[in-house]
Amino acid sequence: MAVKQEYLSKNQQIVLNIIEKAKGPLKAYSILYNVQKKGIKAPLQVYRALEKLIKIGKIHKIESKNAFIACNNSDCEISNATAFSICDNCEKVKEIKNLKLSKYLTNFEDNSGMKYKKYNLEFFGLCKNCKLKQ
Amino acid sequence: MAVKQEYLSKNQQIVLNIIEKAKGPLKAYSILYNVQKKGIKAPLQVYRALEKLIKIGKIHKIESKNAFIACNNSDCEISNATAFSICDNCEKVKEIKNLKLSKYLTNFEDNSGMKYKKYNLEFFGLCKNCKLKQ
DNA sequence: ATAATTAATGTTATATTATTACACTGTTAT
DNA sequence: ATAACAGTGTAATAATATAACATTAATTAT
Repeated sequence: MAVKQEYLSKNQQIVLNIIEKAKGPLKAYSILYNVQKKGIKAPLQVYRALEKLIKIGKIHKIESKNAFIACNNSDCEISNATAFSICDNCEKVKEIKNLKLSKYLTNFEDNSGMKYKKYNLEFFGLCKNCKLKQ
Repeated sequence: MAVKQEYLSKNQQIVLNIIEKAKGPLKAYSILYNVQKKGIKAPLQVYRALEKLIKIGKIHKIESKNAFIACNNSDCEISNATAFSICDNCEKVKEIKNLKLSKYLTNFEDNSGMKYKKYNLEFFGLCKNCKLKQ
């Protein structure tokens, strides 16, 4: 399987680095504050980098949180099939890697005659840790 | 099956009415502009109504669009299991009613030990109409 | 029936998230 | 070398959402 070679620009690399180092999803303005020492000064610089990184599948947006997380799944260069588990208590987010699930959803067809190119699934609940503490 | 009786307040009813009449999802501020003649003056009044309506399952939030749509599924009073199809071209949104899908996802467990209470799934593609036009 | 509790309201201000517009730079392809 | 494209920098502003506070209405418990 050929891996598409992607060149990252300076800003894109800076933004990717901080997202990859983070333990969880980061918000755009939190990224901004954290990269100001690296010369990125304006929201738009961050948003432009995010847009590109999403497009090439290096990161994903957690829609319910308006936050961005590094892709943890070598399969999704294309980023067209994403699933996450989100803890309602500690807010921990994990990308779900499950071949059965992704096959099921990728091949899903309903009666609308629409063939889907992309999906995003967000599961909510309590993670193992938080379940014990309750 | 007992149906939970839900009393809606004035503002909640106003907001629900406009969402139910709409052909597609509405944004919060578009709702606001449309209900100002009914006495709702501030964003917060809209957001509070939306919050309640979501909680009781009368409407859903389309996370990828920050927009709100009436529930089209008598099964989801609880609103804990939602799936939508979204056309990338005309932006039409439809709630997916598919018992197999909802069973599959409600019972889904990955290896994290997390049992999910809620999910939201958004599919993207071209609807029948837009596919023909391309 | 009334006190306590909970849910909803109204209003102002402000926080947070994201985009438009415009001028410019560097790289790639012909 | 020039057109096409992707990226940059900057300022301004649009769009989305919440905090804080004072008040009123509805529900529940005793």
